[in-house]
Amino acid sequence: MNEEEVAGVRSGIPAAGQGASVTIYDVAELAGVHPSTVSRALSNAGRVSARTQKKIEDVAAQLNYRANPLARALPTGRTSTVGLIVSDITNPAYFDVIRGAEGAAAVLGYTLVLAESAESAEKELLIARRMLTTVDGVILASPRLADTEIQDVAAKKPVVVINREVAGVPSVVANIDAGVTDAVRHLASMGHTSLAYVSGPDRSWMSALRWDSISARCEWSNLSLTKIECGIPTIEGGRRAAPTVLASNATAFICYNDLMAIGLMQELQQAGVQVPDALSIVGFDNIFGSDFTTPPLSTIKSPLRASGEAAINEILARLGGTPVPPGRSELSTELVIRGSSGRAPSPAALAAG
Amino acid sequence: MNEEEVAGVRSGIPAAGQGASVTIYDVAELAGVHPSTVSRALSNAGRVSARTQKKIEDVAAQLNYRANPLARALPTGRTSTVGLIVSDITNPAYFDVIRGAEGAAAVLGYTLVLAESAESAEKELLIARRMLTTVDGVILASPRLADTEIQDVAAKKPVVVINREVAGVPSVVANIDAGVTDAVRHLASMGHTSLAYVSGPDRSWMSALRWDSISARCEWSNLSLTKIECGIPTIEGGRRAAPTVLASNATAFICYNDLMAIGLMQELQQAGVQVPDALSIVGFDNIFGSDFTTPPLSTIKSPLRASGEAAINEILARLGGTPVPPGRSELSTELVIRGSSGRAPSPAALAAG
DNA sequence: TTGTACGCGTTATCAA
DNA sequence: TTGATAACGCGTACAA
Repeated sequence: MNEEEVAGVRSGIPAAGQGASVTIYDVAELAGVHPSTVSRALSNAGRVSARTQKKIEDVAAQLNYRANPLARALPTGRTSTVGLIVSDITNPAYFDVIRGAEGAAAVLGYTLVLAESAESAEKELLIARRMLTTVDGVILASPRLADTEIQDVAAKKPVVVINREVAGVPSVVANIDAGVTDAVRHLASMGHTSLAYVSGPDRSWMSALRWDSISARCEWSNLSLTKIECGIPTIEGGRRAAPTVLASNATAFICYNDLMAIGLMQELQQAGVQVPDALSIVGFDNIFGSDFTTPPLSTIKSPLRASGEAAINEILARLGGTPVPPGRSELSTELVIRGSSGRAPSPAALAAG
Repeated sequence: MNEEEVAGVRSGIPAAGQGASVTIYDVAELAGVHPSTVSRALSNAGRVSARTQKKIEDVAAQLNYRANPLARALPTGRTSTVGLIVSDITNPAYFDVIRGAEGAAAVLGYTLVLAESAESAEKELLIARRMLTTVDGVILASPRLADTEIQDVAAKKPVVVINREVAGVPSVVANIDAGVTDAVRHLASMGHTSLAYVSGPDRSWMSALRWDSISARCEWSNLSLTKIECGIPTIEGGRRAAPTVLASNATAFICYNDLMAIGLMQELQQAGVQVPDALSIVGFDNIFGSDFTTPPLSTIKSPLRASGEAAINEILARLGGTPVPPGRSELSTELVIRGSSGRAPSPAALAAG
């Protein structure tokens, strides 16, 4: 009765038709040469006559020979693979990084191995170590690891960190100041004199950097700036920051990231606060969907995708083979003014300045 | 002068301190046994005395021994790795699938290898073949491949397809009808009598399925239904569909996915059309940000993340070792009513029904 | 219970 | 230029 069903299911069994794949031995036999000659012919290094070269290539094509990456990796140690470890795969900002990395890797014939550390430094180290034997290099996106741990990992295989700076380890971090300068100037020009930064995770290198940059800029522009500790870089985190935001006397807020900005805006609006009439909100990153909100979010756009690409190119350049892309595009941030930022509420504030 | 700098840079060179990793030979020597005994002791199978077992484990721990996955993979063919191929990494819907897969894989000690086929069937086949030697199984998310090609791949290693049905190949596809039924009922209850489906890519199996489901439901409910061919499953595609949507005489539109729904809504609003007053829009998937729009998007929620998890579990189950999760949760869709769907514009429509 | 020997598919180092 | 041979690190029959 249900024989067919069973048959249908059975066709999915694992070891079905593994079909011993063709090896250099098969090619060698059919070409009438020694396997090692086949290896040489099919590898780049060519200490082999043009004639046998051709012969071997023909036979290989005919047999549809594909080198076994695993077997090749064992003696050489090279796997044509790079690992990408993100601290929180839940954050849309990383999506673009992943995209960029996957794309750039694919172009150069590399494959991406993806893993998440779930914000745990311990887990991150474990994963990194485990990967080390399997990949040619690893990219750490906003790692939670200590500098020494990262240097430790970098001592064994090429490592590139994104959004972090570690002595002796190549890193990809966009120029924050460009976007921040424009953002602060924008806010100032709208009459805001008192700003606040809604911070990200305490241990986040990037959150500290953003604070420093904003801080420097405000000092320069003679604006008052306070920090609102939040620590949770999510929509929920943004919502939780709302009371503190309302209690503060700042009129413009720059959030550690768009997620927080969106959450904050949602909570504020739900409480009847008008954005940007009552207060202005600026996010960071320009993630997917940040222009869907009402009002659309003003944000300091980060070159997320380009960062992923740059990290891959950096890694691959260190791997030797591929030439370093010359115009290593200066990664920079850029202010995107949308609807969540506007004029400061009370003209009195101007006078106070 | 810049010696330090040079030193700093040099610390990033590839082969630096590769430090021949410890092997079973090292452990064997220190433990005073034969390497093969170490292998047996450290593998699960234990034909070894409790005493030497302990001894070996101690030495292994002391030496911080880690089995080389590559070397292990060569004889066994198992890599503790599964590949995930998505057709378009640009689509946020896949993010959740990736998340789910990565998470479920990590829990069971597997690592995810990610690749994108860029909507190209040819590329997809190439990638799948290439992966085949490197991974234990592969997940195809909304593949563009022909059935026979998929079956071909599935003949060599376990394959699970998401959002597609292929004879003999296990697949993960949520129950569309549940959500569609509710959506159509919802729309009908709001007085809509003439619906339209804004379709996805022509060759998309899922777009066809959604059309069929909606079609069946409308027939059952005695509602008129037309299809608006669009083909581009992106925000831009949705925008392009706007003129056709306006030209149609339907009052409610179900889009192939949220991206299209959002684009359509944007374009419509830009043209001064009120949503949902003039017409209702329902999306599909409930992607991140679909609730950020104004009005927030009504949508038929797909269990994206759960699909990724289910696919991994399915694959791993076929790999033997891990037990099949018993309560293989019935993946289902669910209507999420938000603001983009409302009453039909003209009461006359009700009378006409 | 433990040791021996060989194979996995490829690269790399020698000789020839 | 080509062929023989030894790794690479581990699993696994088979023998002891």
